[in-house]
Amino acid sequence: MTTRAASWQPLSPGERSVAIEVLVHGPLSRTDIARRLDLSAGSLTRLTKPLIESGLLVEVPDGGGPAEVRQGRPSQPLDVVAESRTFLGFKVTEDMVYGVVTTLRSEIVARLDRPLTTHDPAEVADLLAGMTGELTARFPTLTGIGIGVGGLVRDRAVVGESAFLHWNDVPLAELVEERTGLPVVVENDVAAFVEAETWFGAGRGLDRFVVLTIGAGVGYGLVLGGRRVPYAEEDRGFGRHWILNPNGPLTPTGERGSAVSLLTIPSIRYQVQAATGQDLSYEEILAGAAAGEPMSARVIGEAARALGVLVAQIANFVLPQKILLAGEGVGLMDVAEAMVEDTLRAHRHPLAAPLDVETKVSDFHDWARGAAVLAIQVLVLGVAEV
Amino acid sequence: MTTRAASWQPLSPGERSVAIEVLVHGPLSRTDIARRLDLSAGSLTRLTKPLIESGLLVEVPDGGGPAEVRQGRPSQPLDVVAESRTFLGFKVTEDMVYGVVTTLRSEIVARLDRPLTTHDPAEVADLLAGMTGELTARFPTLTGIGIGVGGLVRDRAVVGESAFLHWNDVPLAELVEERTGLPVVVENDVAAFVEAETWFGAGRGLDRFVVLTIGAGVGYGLVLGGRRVPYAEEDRGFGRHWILNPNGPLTPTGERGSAVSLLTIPSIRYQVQAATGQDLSYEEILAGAAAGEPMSARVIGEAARALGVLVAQIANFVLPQKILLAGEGVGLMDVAEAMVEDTLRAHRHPLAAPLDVETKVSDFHDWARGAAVLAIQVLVLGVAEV
DNA sequence: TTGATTAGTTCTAGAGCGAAAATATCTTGC
DNA sequence: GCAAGATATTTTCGCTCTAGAACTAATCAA
Repeated sequence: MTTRAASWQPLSPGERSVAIEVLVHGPLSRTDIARRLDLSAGSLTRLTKPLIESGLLVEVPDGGGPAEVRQGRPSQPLDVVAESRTFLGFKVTEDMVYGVVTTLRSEIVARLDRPLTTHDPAEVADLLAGMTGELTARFPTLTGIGIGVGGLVRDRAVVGESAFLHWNDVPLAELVEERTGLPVVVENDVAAFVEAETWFGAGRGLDRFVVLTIGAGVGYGLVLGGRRVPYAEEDRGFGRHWILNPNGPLTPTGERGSAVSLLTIPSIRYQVQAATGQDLSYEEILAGAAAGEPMSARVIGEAARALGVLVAQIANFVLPQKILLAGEGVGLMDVAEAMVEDTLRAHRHPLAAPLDVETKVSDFHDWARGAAVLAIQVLVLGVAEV
Repeated sequence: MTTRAASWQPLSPGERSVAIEVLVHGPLSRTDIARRLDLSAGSLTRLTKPLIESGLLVEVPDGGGPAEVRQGRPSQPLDVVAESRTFLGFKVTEDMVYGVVTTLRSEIVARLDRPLTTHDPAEVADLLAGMTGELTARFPTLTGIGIGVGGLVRDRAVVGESAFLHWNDVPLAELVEERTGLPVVVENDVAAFVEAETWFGAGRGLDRFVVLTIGAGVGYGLVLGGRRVPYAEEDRGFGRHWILNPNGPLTPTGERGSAVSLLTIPSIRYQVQAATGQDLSYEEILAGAAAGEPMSARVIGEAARALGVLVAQIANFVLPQKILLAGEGVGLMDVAEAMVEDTLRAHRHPLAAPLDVETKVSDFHDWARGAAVLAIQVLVLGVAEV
């Protein structure tokens, strides 16, 4: 563990759960919190007092809205001072570093991107420290840094293996801490994104929740009991062996008819190019499919059916309360949502609970935001590693 | 809740977890329990004392085995007196009632079966009470009854819907309690089987565990965080919409190429009969496949590949530590295990954690045992409904 | 203004825990 | 046989967290 001590004094388990509840579920009165956490009113007074004294929580005037008129003493909502601290999240790709500054509640307040021209660990750390420096000037409340990297990350500090950076056991957290003096948390990018959605996004408050990302590759995140489940093949080409249609297309990466071959942006572009000779962008292909261009429509239709099968399989086995489809490749849903849903319905039991599927087109800044959330979890609240 | 008060005095949460730990994981010393439950040695003295006084636990002489010679004061294993109480489990099918008597540790000590000639609720309850009467004579320590029924069960007491019995909202627990004077727990048969395997069988001590049963139908049980996840389509034809091979066979029940069409015993027999005209038993078909009889080999081969696909999908999404294949239809594995495993391997990432698949041919008495385990959970330990 | 209603605080007793010291019972080495 | 060391369990103590009751606070309704 390279990351340094928490920025706030260590919280007791009770205090931590109260802090998380307020952070994640917005302003809440003590009574609300007591009900949610199944605690007595007296305990809430006790637990909130130190949190208010430390400045993490404040009493806020009743949320402006059309205050529903009720009898009795009005409740006194508590909230985190979202702007009191800011966090920096980085997403490192092969040729770019994307950075965001977020509040305590993970709202993005600034963005900063830089090309990445070298993969030398020290120089990458230099670049990240430089970007941090620029932002410190504008955001003096910067409290911690989260870094998301595609690849295997150990102890939230060391990049054990990253194919595109050609790194092995690079202590990235340490390198950046040395240069910035700020505590740093490093995590696999998909894992960070999933954590962010679990805490602040689509998976808020859910017990069983699945994140499926489609973009350059396929990413999968499983949240059970409110906690992400780590797995061995994480970010090492998940979905490559994942046959959705045995008669599907053969592409340079992924087995025939696999999720990678059918759904990822490179594979879709490859299929269209192989058939038509034209090197079209993903957006052009989607537009073509929408306009009825036969080849694009065929490829996109096949992808939509595959996605329906995939979501159905997840729904049938994991029984999640919600599935989030994210990434750059879910633009598919705008064009072919009906086809996805038809396929999904055909592959599920009619009596099965209706499935909540949320689609969210996300870009690299959303991935960077995920990394910032990791920093919030670890540095502010002292949430331990899974 | 119709089931009556616990047979032992109510246990505190701490006591309950100790009792379950010993019940499930055999004789354990106080130190072992402390380590497993992450408690101090002092707490163990405190928690075990009332359990020993109440007679639920006893100190046992060190397990006869080749006592490993170690320094220090020898540990004093604690165990439940498995034989101190017995439980009755029933599995009700369309034309038979299967009964077993088990110890506190769910070891079967007696069996009793009776044909079921009527589906009238009162007469079924009469039959169950009669069987109970016969067994009470031989087992005076009978403490509670568990009943497993295919169908939807509410509140562990009422059969909300059972297609084969043509029941709707039958308060079965109450009917049998009236006639026997013993506390009764009713549960869906698959759910009960899954609970039994989670506590005393293949899923012992696991966090993520899946049970797949193959027989007249397909059953699925998901255990997360050591608890079974209930789901809406439970026992209403799970697997019927579950397409494993789009080019697979069409059978009277189940969509084309579904788990039901490919894997269940009736569908396999149907396929062989449709192709050859011969009405062979499942065992004859398996023997034929093993002997190289082409038609049987083709059907069984297709089933084996489908099973491999199914297990792979579960493994890829649920990330379980173990999958149990059970039911009368897993004889398949004796003949075609290699084919199942080849298919499984082809559908998983090479870096994925190796999957623990256990096969257990089970009969109706195993289902009845599951119901008895429900009675143990609810009546002895006061384990609440999910 | 009074009473009803809901929110939050204070106080207290008790449950449950870990830490440390004490005790028990063994093996090992002499 | 005996002391030293190892391990298991019990005892004791103080601490933390909790619920519950009694109380105070702030609002609405009549």
